[in-house]
Amino acid sequence: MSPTMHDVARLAGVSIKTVSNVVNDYPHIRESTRERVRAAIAELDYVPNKAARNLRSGRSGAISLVMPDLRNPYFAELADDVMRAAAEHGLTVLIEQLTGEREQELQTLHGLRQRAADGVIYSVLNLDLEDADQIDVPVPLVLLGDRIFHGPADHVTIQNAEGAKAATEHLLERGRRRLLALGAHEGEVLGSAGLRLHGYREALEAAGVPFDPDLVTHVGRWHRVDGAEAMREVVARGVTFDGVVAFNDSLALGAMRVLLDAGLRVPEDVAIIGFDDVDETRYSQPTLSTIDPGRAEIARRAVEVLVERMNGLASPPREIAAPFSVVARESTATG
Amino acid sequence: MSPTMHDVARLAGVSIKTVSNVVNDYPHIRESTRERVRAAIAELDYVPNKAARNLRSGRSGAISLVMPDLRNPYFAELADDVMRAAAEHGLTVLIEQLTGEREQELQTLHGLRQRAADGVIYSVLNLDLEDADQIDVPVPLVLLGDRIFHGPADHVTIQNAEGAKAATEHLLERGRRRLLALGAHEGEVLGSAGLRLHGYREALEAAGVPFDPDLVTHVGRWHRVDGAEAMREVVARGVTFDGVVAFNDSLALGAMRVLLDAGLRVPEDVAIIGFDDVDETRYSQPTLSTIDPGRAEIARRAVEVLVERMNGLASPPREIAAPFSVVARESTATG
DNA sequence: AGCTGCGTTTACAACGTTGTAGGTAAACGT
DNA sequence: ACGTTTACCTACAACGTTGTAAACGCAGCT
Repeated sequence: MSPTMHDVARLAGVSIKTVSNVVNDYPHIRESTRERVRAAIAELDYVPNKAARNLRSGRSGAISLVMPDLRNPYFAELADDVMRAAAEHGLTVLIEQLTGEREQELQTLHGLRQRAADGVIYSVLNLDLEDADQIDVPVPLVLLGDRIFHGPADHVTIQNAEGAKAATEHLLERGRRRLLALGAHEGEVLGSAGLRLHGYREALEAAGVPFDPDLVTHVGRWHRVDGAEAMREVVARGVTFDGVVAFNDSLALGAMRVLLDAGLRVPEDVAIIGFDDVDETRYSQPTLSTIDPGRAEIARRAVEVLVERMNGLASPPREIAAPFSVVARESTATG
Repeated sequence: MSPTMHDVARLAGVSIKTVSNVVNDYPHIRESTRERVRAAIAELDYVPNKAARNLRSGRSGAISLVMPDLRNPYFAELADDVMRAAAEHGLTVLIEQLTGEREQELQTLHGLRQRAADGVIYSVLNLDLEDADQIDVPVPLVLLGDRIFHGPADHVTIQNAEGAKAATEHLLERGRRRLLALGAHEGEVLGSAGLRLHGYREALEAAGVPFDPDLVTHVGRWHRVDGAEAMREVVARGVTFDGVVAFNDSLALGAMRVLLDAGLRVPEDVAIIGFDDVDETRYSQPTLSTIDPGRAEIARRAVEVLVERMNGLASPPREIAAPFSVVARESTATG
């Protein structure tokens, strides 16, 4: 059995509360006492019991990070960023994956109610408004990702529309006019897909390039296979285009593979730009231009805001937009 | 404040212990009582307090997964596998990353002593023997990855040497004779790099192909950049080879990029095989042959073994080797 | 000498749950 | 009819910590 505060107290010849005070850096302790207790702690190799501390203080020192899929490099990198940011506040991160199955999803959300975490960072992929009400957790909540109008909680958002617009402009500036929008979701308006499509259309409009519905390709998910499949279908259909605005990097990488297979050159015949700036875009062949959505900054701010709420800050929900930037690489280089 | 068992008990008109019994599916409860309690739980929306339960029972329902780096797709996928396996046992997973800094590493290991988790799965990348003693946690421990001779704990191992040998044989069978070993670590014997190099040499020897030290390339880490850099250096040196045994997929993908840039065709001029079977190998251009180290199986067994230990099983440490297989794709296809 | 205030330490009671031991009533065996 | 088992339920204590309130000794002041 591990030693407890009682053991330390007995060895140091003080009360158990004094040990507690030393452990928690209570200021008014005589230096000699503090040292005696420290010595006893070291001798017994005492470590405070988390469960007891949690029970008594009502805090667990952990936050939940709810996200769709760790296999998706974007989310894996985001998880890493969040964990690093959390560590700076002395917090542990519990990662919860949403597999997309309704049943499992509700169970996860219910699990959040078990007070296992002091706060929740919820990275939504496709959250429609009715679901937003479902997120009724008894702890502070920060949303991450797509913008929701008048969300019920703090929200650190990716600038989806603005980023996609910048991506599209990037191609337009390089003289491309027939731009494929890769990764739309049928009928979606508020999710990443809807917003990025919106940014794409805005850029076209601003440049006076007519919008062609034939150039919008719909996909199921945003994995590499989906990008590859969609591109295969487009090529088979005989649609002509000289640029691709992919709604994320995986789609872009999958599509690029198919383009190259089909004998098209990137960027000479088709320029292509992704979205997310995952690590891999730096190593693909050719390297992939993309939008850096400010992922590390997003994680940092999200944890910051969450910690503020956990410390009792009461103010109207804030919406924080992370800065994004265009990363130009080979896939959109000019001859 | 959340409702407690007391509130439920009062509402249902039973003792608090009876509520506890209902919650924990104790068999001897009258059906009518059980239903009354259930109704009260539903009405109050009662959820058991984890911290209290942990304190009383001494179990947290969580296990720690210690691993080097979530940005590395192999480990991200492994983490996902472990989380899924753990979920089947009703366990939560706390992911701890080792950044490679000595200071942080020791702090992490010390953190494990805080009894936050009921067990630890430790995925070692480069664990030398003196470090092995450091892992002195008060909970069951399962090691994952490289084989350590006479390790102090259960160990689910990747068949490093055997896998690398199979990879090498795969190339030899296709008539390749000048095989580059990509990813060795200077002087290492027991880690993944050492074992995979050993497997490579065994295969050569078995086939009667002389070993050429010039064909062994050393790298720092196993990221894509390292593979690219090493390959650039090899090409610049003018070494000739017709096959590459990369010690992991990232190295292979980085190296392949450089080969293609240098005007070499894969697999016609150079066949290349990786190790790990990360998702990406299915989408690279060309698709990458690799060794599937049985990652999902590793995760499943590791959790299984850990749960057994957590349930008090006392027996000598076991060593379990996961089955591996060669996955043949385009990068080693025969003309 | 007595009062006040400060720094330091302590006793005690919680936090919400579960294990133990025991108690009551009905069912059973003789 | 009487002990004995069985099914069901309960009281109480404990897990290891921290918040509260109070006590202690000692200085400085009247």
